[in-house]
Amino acid sequence: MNKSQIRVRIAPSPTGFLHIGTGQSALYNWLFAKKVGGQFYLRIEDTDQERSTKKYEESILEALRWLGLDWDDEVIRQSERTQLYRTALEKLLNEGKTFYCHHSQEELEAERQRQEFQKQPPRHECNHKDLPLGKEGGGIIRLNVGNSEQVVSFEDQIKGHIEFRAGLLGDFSVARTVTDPLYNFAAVVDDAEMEISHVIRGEDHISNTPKQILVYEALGKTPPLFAHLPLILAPDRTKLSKRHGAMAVVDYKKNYLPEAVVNFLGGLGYTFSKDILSREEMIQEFELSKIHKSGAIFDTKKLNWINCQYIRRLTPAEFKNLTNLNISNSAVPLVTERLEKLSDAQEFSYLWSEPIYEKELLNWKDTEWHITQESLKRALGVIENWDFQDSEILKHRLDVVAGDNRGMVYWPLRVALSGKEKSPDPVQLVVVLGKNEVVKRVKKAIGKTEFNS
RNA sequence: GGCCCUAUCGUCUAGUGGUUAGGACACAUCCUUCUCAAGGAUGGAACGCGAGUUCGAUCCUCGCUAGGGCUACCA
Repeated sequence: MNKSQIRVRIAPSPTGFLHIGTGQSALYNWLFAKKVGGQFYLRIEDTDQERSTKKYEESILEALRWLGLDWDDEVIRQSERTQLYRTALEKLLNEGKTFYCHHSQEELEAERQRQEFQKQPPRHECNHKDLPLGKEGGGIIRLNVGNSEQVVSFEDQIKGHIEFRAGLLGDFSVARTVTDPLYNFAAVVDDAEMEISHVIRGEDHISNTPKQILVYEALGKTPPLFAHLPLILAPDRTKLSKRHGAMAVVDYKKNYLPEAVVNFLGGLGYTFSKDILSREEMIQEFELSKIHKSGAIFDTKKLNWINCQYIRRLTPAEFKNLTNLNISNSAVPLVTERLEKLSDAQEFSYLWSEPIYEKELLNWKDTEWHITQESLKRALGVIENWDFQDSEILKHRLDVVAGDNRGMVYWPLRVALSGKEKSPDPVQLVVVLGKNEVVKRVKKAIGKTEFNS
């Protein structure tokens, strides 16, 4: 196959937000397309009119853009291609490859229960395919598979050889009416029409694959190559679902950088040469056949760590833009070096507004208040006499004042400036806050009384 | 129940017919230190079980077990 003929797609249905697993599928499709110079399409599978909404469609596009996974050409919507399915369906109907099934839901249900009881594979083998095409009489359209002995097989690009007995599938459904196709039919018609070369999707679709191959055959088309991705698992090793918390890509927007999410998702099913790497580096290293075969647990701790790595690389401008915080450029590294999640930046509010804290916090260990006050006064003296140029000099002078009991000076100074038990080095805070603010805060700390906090 | 997929530290994984089974995240301890973060050092931690092939199996084959997915007039 010519490289330029490689065409892949991501085909989400707008019945919910972009699932994190679909995001990963999108990433691998995208990486593959970029690597081989192929095309990556976005197809919205909105054949289920009951559940599909425009709102979800928009959120899916937004999530994909946020991840930086740009698609080629216009978005394709199944709801706009009804004629395509109709033509294909009428052809198969005329050829007797599909037929209207007149069994009622109750009959099908009874059949299924009987099969389970008799330990038989669940499927519907229709026995009145000969009835006249009763469009009015209702009934769903099924592919005529019957009790075929045919073995349907394919070489999965990730899992290897997989085969099923066609007879196990029965006469499966392909459409409600000629203008209302079901997933397994619409997807095949589209993939064929779009000349998709590789279908790369989650392994929950493995069992759909033989059905789809049968549809390709009925249509007289050559199936594409299939590659089934392992699922992303919840900590309990089951498929990630709502009860496990955040499962939509947009859920990560608030706290995570898209680069971190992409990096994490990429690394969950593939081993790259390093933990932190750009999309471009991922493209360079990517090979479809090296995708892992087994599912990986979604490890939030690892995601957080990756996020940390990216947050630290943010420039002050990028950081301020992302968080909408108005802090000085020099203060940004103090925050980013300590941040796991973007929204945690609020904990550093003392960098842009005066802290509120209890007087007791100023005391280093069990030091008495008047000693603390004395330390603060001496620190204040040092600061007022410093020229705000070389922080090494400030540090040195404070060290001198502190002697061998540095906590005595640094702890109260740090609390006076940050109002917190934990914060960056007070010398850095002095530099970042500026003389006026520092003097103001230290004086306020010195003047603290029990009732004035 | 049926069909299908999977199997190395807690997690993500590297790896080879002979290795002290390697790395990362997480965890613990120590160093640094006014606190936090970062950084450095150290440590605990894995080849699911049983046969077979072989001089030798974590690695190859088979079986078992376990986990997972699918089993719609959803996608």
